[in-house]
Amino acid sequence: MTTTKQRLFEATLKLASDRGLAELTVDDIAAEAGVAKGTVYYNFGSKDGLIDALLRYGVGLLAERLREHADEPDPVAGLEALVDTGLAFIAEYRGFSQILVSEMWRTPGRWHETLRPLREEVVSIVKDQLQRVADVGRLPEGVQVSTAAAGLFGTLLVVALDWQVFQPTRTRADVRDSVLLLLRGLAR
Amino acid sequence: MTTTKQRLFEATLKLASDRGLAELTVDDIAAEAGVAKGTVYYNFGSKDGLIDALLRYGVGLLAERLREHADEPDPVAGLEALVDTGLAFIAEYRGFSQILVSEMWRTPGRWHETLRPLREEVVSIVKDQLQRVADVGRLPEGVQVSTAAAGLFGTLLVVALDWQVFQPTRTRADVRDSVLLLLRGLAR
Amino acid sequence: MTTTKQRLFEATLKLASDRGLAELTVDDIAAEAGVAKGTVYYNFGSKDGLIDALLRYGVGLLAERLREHADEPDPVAGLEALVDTGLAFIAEYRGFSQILVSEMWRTPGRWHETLRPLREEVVSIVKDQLQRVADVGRLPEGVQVSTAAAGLFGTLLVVALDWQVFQPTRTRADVRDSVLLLLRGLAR
Amino acid sequence: MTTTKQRLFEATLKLASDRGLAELTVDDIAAEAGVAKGTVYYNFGSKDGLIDALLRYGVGLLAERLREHADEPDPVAGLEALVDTGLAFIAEYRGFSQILVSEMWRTPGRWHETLRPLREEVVSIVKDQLQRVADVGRLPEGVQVSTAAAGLFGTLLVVALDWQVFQPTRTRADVRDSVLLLLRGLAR
DNA sequence: AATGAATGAGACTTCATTCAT
DNA sequence: TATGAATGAAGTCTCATTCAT
Repeated sequence: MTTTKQRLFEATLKLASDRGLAELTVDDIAAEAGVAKGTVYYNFGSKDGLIDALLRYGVGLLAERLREHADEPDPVAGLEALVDTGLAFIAEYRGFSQILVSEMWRTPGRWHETLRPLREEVVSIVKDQLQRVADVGRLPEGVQVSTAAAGLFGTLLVVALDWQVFQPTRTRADVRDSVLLLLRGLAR
Repeated sequence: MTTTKQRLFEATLKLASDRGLAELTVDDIAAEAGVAKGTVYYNFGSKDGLIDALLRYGVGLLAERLREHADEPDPVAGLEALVDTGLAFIAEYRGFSQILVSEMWRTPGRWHETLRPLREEVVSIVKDQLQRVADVGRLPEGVQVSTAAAGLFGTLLVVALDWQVFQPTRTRADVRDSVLLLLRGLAR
Repeated sequence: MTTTKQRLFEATLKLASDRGLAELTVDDIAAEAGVAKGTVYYNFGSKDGLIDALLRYGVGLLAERLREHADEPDPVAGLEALVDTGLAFIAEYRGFSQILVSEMWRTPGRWHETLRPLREEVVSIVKDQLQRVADVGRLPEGVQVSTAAAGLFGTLLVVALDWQVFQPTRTRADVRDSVLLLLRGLAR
Repeated sequence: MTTTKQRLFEATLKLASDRGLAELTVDDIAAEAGVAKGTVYYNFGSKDGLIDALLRYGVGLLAERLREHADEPDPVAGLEALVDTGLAFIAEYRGFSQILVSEMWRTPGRWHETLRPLREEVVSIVKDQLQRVADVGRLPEGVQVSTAAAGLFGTLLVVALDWQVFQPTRTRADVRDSVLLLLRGLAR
């Protein structure tokens, strides 16, 4: 990862908090990064190319963090740690998370095809963790692990953003407990 | 509500299923509504004015539907009906729901100040229903009704869109049961 | 002159101080006059029709006032009174005077053909007064009365506006004396 | 001054001879200059930005020419040369001069704040020349140099345009003599 | 590896005018 | 006599992209 690409990512992330991806201009991104406009095209070929790379980079970061709890001995504790880590990531990269929420379910949005496999990657991490919980019999009858994983991912995203935007005085621990309370519906 | 404004809303809603807000052109909206482009500006002043009015209109529609279950004798059944109605609305107005998800947590986005009170309205309907559940002792200790209401609204939105976009073969009843399963964590 | 037409004239005059005729919108004029837009078209047929009528009305007013000094026994005193009256008119109807200055020499401006004969009318009044001065031998050799009349009209307009806009603390008497000082170059 | 800006100025100046500022379109200006429409916006930000810069450019050109006579040994001859140069400039850049006359006394017009200091600059050049005339005792008692300078500038503008528009058969020498005849009222 | 002036398709917006009431 | 919703031609402006340096 060159310094220039890194700076362009950071500039895009910073600006994306306030506007949609479509509203972001290459001019603004370049100015924020302190490089010339042509540099974006030199490094990424197009605006879409930059966004594409950014989405992969950001989701990769998230996946990496979520995977850190894969080897927690207690599956339920692992799930709780995963939720906590997810909340922390979203709070730290709020602009990126807003992008995800904006673009994830937009179809046939410009970046939908990029996001589809990235979503798969993250959902599958959540799914693995849920499967471990199921394996020790802590999931009620009738819960489909894959369905629950998808739902948990979306809920995590949305609850975390709601916390940041509309309930900023709540603590992360408090929000985490709310989600876990929901989860107890699954994990008894 | 004049016929012309109504028609423009419906045209925008229809087109919004396929594209994002930024991708919609006033030309297309006017053509779809069967009026001249100037008519949009006569009625709403600007494209943003149209979107603003549309958000109020659409959320009003959703709120109206959700309120229909307020007098259900059994609070838990009322909550379940509310969830089902919410899913149906989102499936019917997918484009609009995508807009909601895109803009709701964008701050200081262009429509954030419009959406803030609209969100309050919907969340408060959910909250009232949850409160009735709490009043009959069907909510566990430690669940804050207002927090749970906000979370449930976001989750509903996101789970419904995920269903439409990534799991289109699932039935609505199936999705409803998934959400209710989650809810049982709250409503025992 | 009906009340409605009068009100539309006054509204146009008021708004024309700040903007050019081309920048004035029929919407704004109607709103300022407190009538509906269609009323402008009912009364004047078009925007150009309104402006046309306004120009004729305003120049008619000016001509009427300037003519009041035609029978002053002393030609030089009559000329001085004419200058004074002209200054007073321009100060009173500044917006209209700004229109005159803006459009008079714009060619092939939209209202040029309307203004040409109106200018003739005013210049000829000035010319008559100058001719009476010439008849008593108070004009130097070589001064062409018609040329001097045209020049005096323009100068009057411009000096008066300059007074109003850039030197508002000067008194009208002071400005009149300045112009008369110039005139003494002609009228010895 | 880049070549592109220069060409846009010249194109605008050329087109301004035939129409007013409001009638000029960016499309036409770009076409006349042989550049793409976007180039106007790249260089000046907006149509108003172009006009603003053009006013500064044009008045700078006028000021430069008027200053050329500052070192004429004979003050009265210098004043006459200044008048002659002014007439020549206005005849050459008629469209620009029409703009000046249209906007100079419009308050609070869009370009009034731009024109105010530009007018100061030109008036002060005239004033310096008049002062030199006064210093050699060729101005009558009671003539305020600064007032006379402002008046002379306006008169020059208006008489020159009147010549171009309504008396095109007169020669420049003839018009110059008319103005000088007026001036003799001041310069005896 | 980077630049930034230039481009032009395509968007948003204005506004004089019409016409059914 | 007056209204005002609707129109659409014509304008202003944006912005992803290119390319010579």
